[in-house]
Amino acid sequence: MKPVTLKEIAEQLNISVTTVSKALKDYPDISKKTKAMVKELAQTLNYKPNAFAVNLRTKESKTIGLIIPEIVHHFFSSVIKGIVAQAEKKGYLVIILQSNESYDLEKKQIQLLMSQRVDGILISLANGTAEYNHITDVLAQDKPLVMFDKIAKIVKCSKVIIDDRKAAYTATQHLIDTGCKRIAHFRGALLPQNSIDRFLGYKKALLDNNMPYDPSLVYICECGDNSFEEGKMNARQLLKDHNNVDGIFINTDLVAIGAITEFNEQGVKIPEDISIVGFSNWFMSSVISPSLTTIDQPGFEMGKAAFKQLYREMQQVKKKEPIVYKEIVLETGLIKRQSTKEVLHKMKQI
Amino acid sequence: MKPVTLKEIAEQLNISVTTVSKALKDYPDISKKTKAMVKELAQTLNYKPNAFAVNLRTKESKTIGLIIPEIVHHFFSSVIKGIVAQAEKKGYLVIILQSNESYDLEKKQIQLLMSQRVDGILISLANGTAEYNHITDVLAQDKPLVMFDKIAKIVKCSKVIIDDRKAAYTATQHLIDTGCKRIAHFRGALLPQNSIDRFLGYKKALLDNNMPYDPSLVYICECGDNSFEEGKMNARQLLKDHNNVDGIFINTDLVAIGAITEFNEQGVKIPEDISIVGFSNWFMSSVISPSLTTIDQPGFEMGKAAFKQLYREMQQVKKKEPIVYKEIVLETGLIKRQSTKEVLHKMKQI
DNA sequence: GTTCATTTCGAAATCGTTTTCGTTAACTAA
DNA sequence: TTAGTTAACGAAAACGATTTCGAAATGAAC
Repeated sequence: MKPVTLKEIAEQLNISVTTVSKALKDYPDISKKTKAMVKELAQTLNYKPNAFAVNLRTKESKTIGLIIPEIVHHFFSSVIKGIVAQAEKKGYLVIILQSNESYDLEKKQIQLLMSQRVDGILISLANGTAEYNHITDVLAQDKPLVMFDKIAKIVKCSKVIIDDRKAAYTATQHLIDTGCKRIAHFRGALLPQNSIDRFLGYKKALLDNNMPYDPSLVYICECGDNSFEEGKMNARQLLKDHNNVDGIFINTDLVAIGAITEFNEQGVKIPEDISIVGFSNWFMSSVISPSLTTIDQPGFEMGKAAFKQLYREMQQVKKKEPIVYKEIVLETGLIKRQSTKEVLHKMKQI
Repeated sequence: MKPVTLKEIAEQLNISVTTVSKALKDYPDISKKTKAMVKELAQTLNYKPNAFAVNLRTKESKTIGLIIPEIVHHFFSSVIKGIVAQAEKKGYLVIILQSNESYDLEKKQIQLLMSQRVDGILISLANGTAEYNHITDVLAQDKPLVMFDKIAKIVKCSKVIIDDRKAAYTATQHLIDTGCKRIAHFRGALLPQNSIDRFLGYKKALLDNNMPYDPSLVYICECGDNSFEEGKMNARQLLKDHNNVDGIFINTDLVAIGAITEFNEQGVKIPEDISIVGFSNWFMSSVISPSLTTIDQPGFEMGKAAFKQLYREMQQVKKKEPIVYKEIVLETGLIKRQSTKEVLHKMKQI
């Protein structure tokens, strides 16, 4: 009933616990006969080392912590999948915590993971997080920690991100290339780095193309929950405020889908009247009508890369080497669909 | 740098480790003065008990394992969220493993969780699982385990499910109530219990309404991955095979959305020509055009209920009581949207 | 002053492994 | 024979916390 221990194996074989332990781990000072004997009995008794005891001695838990703002989210669940898959390959278990975009919760969860003695932490910051002592505390203890997606540039640690600015630039450029003259931007919440960078990319694309940047065309959402409703609201507001906008670059696909729905309901034609580019390439973006041109954000790959970097750092700690931080930038791509027009080749050539 | 231990606190205070431990846990045989002293120092030193040491003694890990077939899935990620939220309330951590619908992997992961000495296991079975020794082994060791969603009826343990049969019956009945005369069914893979039950509900609804059951109207997919493509394929095939089908009950929303897309492309009008009911109530079902009538499958609640039952069992084990298994059936609802017609009240009254 | 109860603390065992450092016995070389 | 190797095993000390069982000190009761 109760799990088998080394002691029980030792007693049955009339040898010491030490010998059993060494035999199972193929120490050179144990005879082949004894090893065979021990291994066989361990096998038949279905012996599994008690992870606690091992961890207590070795100070390795073979476990990492993962904190994300929101689990029910296509992008984040892809990231989880990437992390879990990669971790399993290396024999690591993943403990998942959800911060619900709350700084307080995030802080508590970090504490929890530390007291659990996880070997490393993977985190995507909550929108509410503007102070980073809870993070730097971890780093100060030489505990590997890597941020992904929602990061804080100011904190010195490894990061896995996409180039939001560049991607946003690409998205906006595409609107320009397809003939849009007056381009709005739904930027979501004010604070998160992604939101800022995407906004900057949008702005830069405008200026590089000698188009005026008009702040009244940038829609910020105090709530900042990147919801379907947010998209509808913003779209409704935009129609009230302006009548000559012909393109929108939207922070997130879900918001974009909200906007599309609103435009559809109000009889605004996409892309004839207004072109739209989203961000993330959620599955449903290909399914909605009209399908949504968007930026592909590789969640699975990000999860993989984040774990790989964390693993590297964990190895460094093991070897008592100094941790070397890396910033990994993943490639994104523009996925052209029906919500934007064809590129005007002639225009570009002229 | 290194985490603080009881011993260090004891040394600084010139008292024994025992006293420190007791003081922190409010044992009655420690004076108030000492308690205050200890607690204060522990606070300033930011002492966190070493989870391994505690677990080794108490034989409780305050950790549960969760095995799911697929993380990137709206329903399952909702379940995860429900579990994680509830577990956190009770001070439990969740280790997530993904079986990728593979029996072999699932088996290994169970072993892994057992050697990690998790206090309990939550599992949704892989499609590939047809043998249950790995599960009954766990149960035999009096380790709490509860199945959810994809369960095996044959295994004696707690289960949290919805009444697939009843829900499918409701869905089919709704098609009938809205005037459909010839109703097809896309059932997905052959094996999973859900698939079977939904099929049976569909069939029973037909027979109860004196409508003929025609096996050629039931589309099985060998691949059984419940994909968008599967929906398109089935829809295409259906149009070839039959010209008088006016309603379809589809196993999963994603497949239904595939079908809708195909019908849209081929100019088949929904719901005028064909009415469709899906299953799951994924977010995108409300967003697609026409929006999809579907069965609401409460993922978050299922996760909550599953953890609650597991918690109950873990408490029973703690108190050395026998584990009492429960089968919890969650309510589902029919969400009426545009993919089905209005109910024909007159028809029903006659 | 003796006995008994109460308060407050600590020594030590324990959980299951790992690892260091001996110890024995057998064997080799001279 | 003796010294020096080598092979094979075990005792014991960790790891950090919990808990049992005493022990000392104090106070109360007579």
